[in-house]
Amino acid sequence: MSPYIQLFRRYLREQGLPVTPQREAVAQVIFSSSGHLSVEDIESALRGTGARTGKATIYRTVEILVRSGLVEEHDFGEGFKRYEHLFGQTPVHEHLICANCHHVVEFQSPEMVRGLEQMARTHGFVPIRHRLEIYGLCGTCQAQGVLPPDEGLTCPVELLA
Amino acid sequence: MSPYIQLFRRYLREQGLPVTPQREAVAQVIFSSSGHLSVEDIESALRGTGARTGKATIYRTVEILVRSGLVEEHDFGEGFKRYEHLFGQTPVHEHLICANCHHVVEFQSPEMVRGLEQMARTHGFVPIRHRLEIYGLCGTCQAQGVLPPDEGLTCPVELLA
DNA sequence: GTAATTGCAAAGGATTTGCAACAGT
DNA sequence: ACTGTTGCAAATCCTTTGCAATTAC
Repeated sequence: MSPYIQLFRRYLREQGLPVTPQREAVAQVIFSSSGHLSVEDIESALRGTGARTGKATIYRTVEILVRSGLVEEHDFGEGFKRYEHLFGQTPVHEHLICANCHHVVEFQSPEMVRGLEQMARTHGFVPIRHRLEIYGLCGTCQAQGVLPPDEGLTCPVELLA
Repeated sequence: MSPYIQLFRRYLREQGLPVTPQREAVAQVIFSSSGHLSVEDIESALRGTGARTGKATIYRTVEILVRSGLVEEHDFGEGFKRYEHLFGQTPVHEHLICANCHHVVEFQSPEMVRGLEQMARTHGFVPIRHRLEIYGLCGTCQAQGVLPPDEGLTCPVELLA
């Protein structure tokens, strides 16, 4: 059992919210995984442990976890969200996603983060958060001969504008 | 009427697809707007012109427009997609989005793009596309006293890990 | 003419919400 | 005790799909 559950309990108390077994179970699943879990992933992991937690409760709990700052929500364009805990890794990190097999690699780039925060300020914005995702073909898919998608019009727009 | 419709017609012919008034109408709406349109935006714009185009046709047409490379699809995390034509602007550009009023500012950063493509290759990926969005508070919202969202736990994770 | 598109309505998938029963504090 | 949570099912929202009528080529 992850020691980080303590942090979640503390957050709940700070907010005056009840600490329930369902909330702890959902947090437990996310804290114990090193990946990016969908609500469905969380649900089946919970079923595996014998706990029966309603899907609605999972949705309500991940919302709290995200607000607490312990978990990050991602949308990799698959039509649903994924959740990742922020322990044992750089709090700020970016994602490299295989467009074919959806394998995810994380990396950090402080210079890039500095650059984009500067860019925000240049335009009068106060930066809050960002989303930096690179989609490409991972080594494995390249080796299997998967090709990048079609490029569209044969003649680039620039030449005709 | 936008002259860029020609490009779309050409793409359709190249692909052996029929050029229909509905497809031209949808393209027309997107090509005539400088913003980021949702399917609902497109639908109401079409209603305004008297044309009655089914929502399904709009979805089917934007899909083709995206494939053609004339239009880009965006997901700003609002729960639905937005579409933007790529004329009269740098084909590759990033978005700065107000977390409060959803105002969007576009900017380009060739250095950053170079940097992230390099980053992909460093990890064995062949870069295909990326998504770089900065969320923050725009000048107007700052002036109205809107504050950034709560930060979660009072004590940062790093100090307890 | 033939094959593809259109429009409508139904289906689909993820997420949310209403509400009665129940559990934390 | 009081307030907030849980779980279920119904509802919602965006998007996709089946199919008969229609249109482009």
